[in-house]
Amino acid sequence: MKEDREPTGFEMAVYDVVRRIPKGKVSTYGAVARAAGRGSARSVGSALARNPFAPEVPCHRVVRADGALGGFSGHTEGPEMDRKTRMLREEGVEVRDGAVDMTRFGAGLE
DNA sequence: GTTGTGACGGGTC
DNA sequence: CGACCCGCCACAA
Repeated sequence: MKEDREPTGFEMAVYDVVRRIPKGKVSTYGAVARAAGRGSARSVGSALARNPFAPEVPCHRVVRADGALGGFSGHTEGPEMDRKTRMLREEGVEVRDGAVDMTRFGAGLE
């Protein structure tokens, strides 16, 4: 188990970017990292894995560059992932075999 | 300061 | 198209 801790400046920057992802669209870890102005896809993933602002921060709208969902609530597989998929569909995002069509649902964070 | 880890990404084979 | 490898950057010990 990872010990709880206060969010760092970098993590807050990531949450701020993710928070403004429009409903019905998704973004990628790499795009968020660029939008935050620093860090990388790995860093963003680590930050969201500790996301203490759910559901205020829609971490479920952040997926991998290849369209795969990535993870949710600290899990990369299991029932938590099903929940993430359902949430996306709820917002109008088409999820096909655990992946999203980035060419149609990719947010304009690029 | 060094080492290991991770919800990643892109390139090569 | 899958397996493999390397680079990436922030964080904890």
